[in-house]
Amino acid sequence: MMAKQNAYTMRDVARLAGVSISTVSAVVNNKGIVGPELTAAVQKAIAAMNFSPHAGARGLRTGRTNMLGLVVQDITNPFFVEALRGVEDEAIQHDYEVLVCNSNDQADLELRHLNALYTKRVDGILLAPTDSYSARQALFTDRGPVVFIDCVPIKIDVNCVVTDNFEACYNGIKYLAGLGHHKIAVICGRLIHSTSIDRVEGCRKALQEMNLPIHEESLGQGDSHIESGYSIGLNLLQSPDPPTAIFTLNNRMALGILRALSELKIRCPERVSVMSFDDADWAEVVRPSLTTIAQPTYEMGKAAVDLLLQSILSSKEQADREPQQILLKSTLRVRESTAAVTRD
Amino acid sequence: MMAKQNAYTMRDVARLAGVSISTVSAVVNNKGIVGPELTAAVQKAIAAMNFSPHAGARGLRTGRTNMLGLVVQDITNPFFVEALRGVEDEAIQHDYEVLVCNSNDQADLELRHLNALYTKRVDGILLAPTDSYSARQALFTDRGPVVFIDCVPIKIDVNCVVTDNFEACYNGIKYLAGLGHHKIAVICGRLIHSTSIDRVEGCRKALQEMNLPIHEESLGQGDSHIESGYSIGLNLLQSPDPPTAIFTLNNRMALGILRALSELKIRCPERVSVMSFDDADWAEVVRPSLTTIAQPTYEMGKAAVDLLLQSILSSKEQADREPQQILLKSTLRVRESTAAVTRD
DNA sequence: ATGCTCGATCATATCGTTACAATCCGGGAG
DNA sequence: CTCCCGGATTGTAACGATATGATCGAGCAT
Repeated sequence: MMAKQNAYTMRDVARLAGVSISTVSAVVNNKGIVGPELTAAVQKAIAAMNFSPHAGARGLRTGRTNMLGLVVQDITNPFFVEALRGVEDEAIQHDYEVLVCNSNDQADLELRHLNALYTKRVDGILLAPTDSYSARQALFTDRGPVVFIDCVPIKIDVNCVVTDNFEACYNGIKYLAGLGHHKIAVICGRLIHSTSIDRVEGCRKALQEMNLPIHEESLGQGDSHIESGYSIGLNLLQSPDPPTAIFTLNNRMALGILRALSELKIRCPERVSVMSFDDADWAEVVRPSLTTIAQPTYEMGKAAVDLLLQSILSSKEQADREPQQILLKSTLRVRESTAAVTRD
Repeated sequence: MMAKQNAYTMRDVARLAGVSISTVSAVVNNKGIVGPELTAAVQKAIAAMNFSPHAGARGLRTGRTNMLGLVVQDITNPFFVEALRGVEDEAIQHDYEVLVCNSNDQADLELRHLNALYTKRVDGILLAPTDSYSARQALFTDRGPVVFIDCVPIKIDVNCVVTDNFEACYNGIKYLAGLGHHKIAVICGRLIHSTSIDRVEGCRKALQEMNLPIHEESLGQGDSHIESGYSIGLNLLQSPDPPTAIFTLNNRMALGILRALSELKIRCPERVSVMSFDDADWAEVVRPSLTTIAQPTYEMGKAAVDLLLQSILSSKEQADREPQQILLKSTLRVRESTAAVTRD
């Protein structure tokens, strides 16, 4: 029906409004230097043609894209979705948009995403790294500001926003021990992330201080999905000397534990207490409702964007400043799944 | 320390490799017309400078960006996350990238996202519309191909990929009725989405055929979040003549129902059966595990991308083809939360 | 009148890439 | 020897926006 219709450009708008391209540009960018009648004429023309500026061309000229990249380990994890919401809300408030990339726990995909983001010339990147190598890559090749979120590449000073995982777990274990639990199993994901490492360290410290043993064998087994929580739970609960409390360092593994418990008809919290890291909307709905350590996830996303924007601004003036680390506090949400140990 | 360092361009690469810019371009784009030794020289230079082409400039010249936009109603709904995964996987396979936008159930935000995507000149848009108005806007202003996903603007023929909501619910009700339930309550979200409307119609048809009444008062109340399921559940279960089966048309509202049940100490499925639309990872872990109607969500994302790409290609040749509707089948997953009605 | 200032408007170079036409060169046919 | 062909390489004009300096008047002091 209609011929190949290319989008209108400023040239077209200028022609229709009877002004120069520069004037159109000034109006579009609210420079405030164009007289009222010309402004009106231009706006009318813009509306009539449904004109919208070509972001690529603009970015080419200005060197900025007003886009941020967000790379997360696993978008099916509600934790990252909540962080994403914080990121988007804060970004949109500063007139930035967010390119969301899911690396799906695969290092090669993560690297691919990072390269793609660079090619798009995003103004900055928020990275929850799956892989320490691509994280370093992202940092050291001078491709613009990066802020790490949730998880930090080991032994490098970087801009980051994380929760105090060590303290959170330290307090968590103290809480369980305070309920009288002496046999506490800690289940965590792969020990390649700073997140897991810090959490385990927090547990270890607390256990040591109270002279309690740590179930070493169940430590590095999980992969943060339901199934691994389930199978580890089965093993643990059917062992000759089962723990009286289980602390999973991730919320979905806790679901697996609950499933294992109900399958083995072991009552919770009467025989075994369960506590998990990360809150989720189902945590207080599930029976028994789940005691969790909740991170301020949404705020984490917001804070990360603030830090990144700050970093973008300052990187134009002074190339390198001290990397800034923002440490957020978590809170213990006690619900039904944890209780004092019963002597029998 | 170091001065403001601008990224390298093809010009720089060409200079270092001792060739022309055109040659660099040909190598970068694998045109296969450059001799082996020059190709090697260029690649070496590219690697040395860590060169990456400027996507904005490329898009400006070629008129394509290799980006797709995905706009979803609510990213905290696992349903959309699963669709997103399908979209990303399929897109990446065709060398496209995906710009994810969350409209957070807000029409104005959705419109803003659509405009932003257009300004970015994405090659096509996947839209799970919150608002029928911006959906029309997206369609009629000739801003490139759009494929609707999950939910369709009412009374317009469009490219879309949806599940057969009518049939799914029709079968769902027949299943419940087959278990002996005569008092079935249907809880659904706001009746502004084609999704909800079709589902309710399916329920209505089945109920009519079996001469069963439909609880009109609980129909249009929900908002698809846990809380609304919870409060509607409380009302329903404490009413003088409570239903023996509850069918929620969304998975998170089902969580709310379960919570209401356990709070009122009403046993499920002994006294009340619960069934929900949409599967989720927690559905089979929760006790009682939840009977659901599962949509092929991941495949939906994939199919939508395929349709969109096809639409992008053909839109260059023939401006308008018949809009294509892809209808997917859902499957009933029977679990513990539904059982035959008990006579007492 | 003349020159000056200042605000509004305009003309044009430029950003980094690709498309296309032009060029170059070696080798085979006449 | 000349001509021509075709593959490899190059030069240059776009793409659509913004930044910058030029231009143009009107108003005002001299």
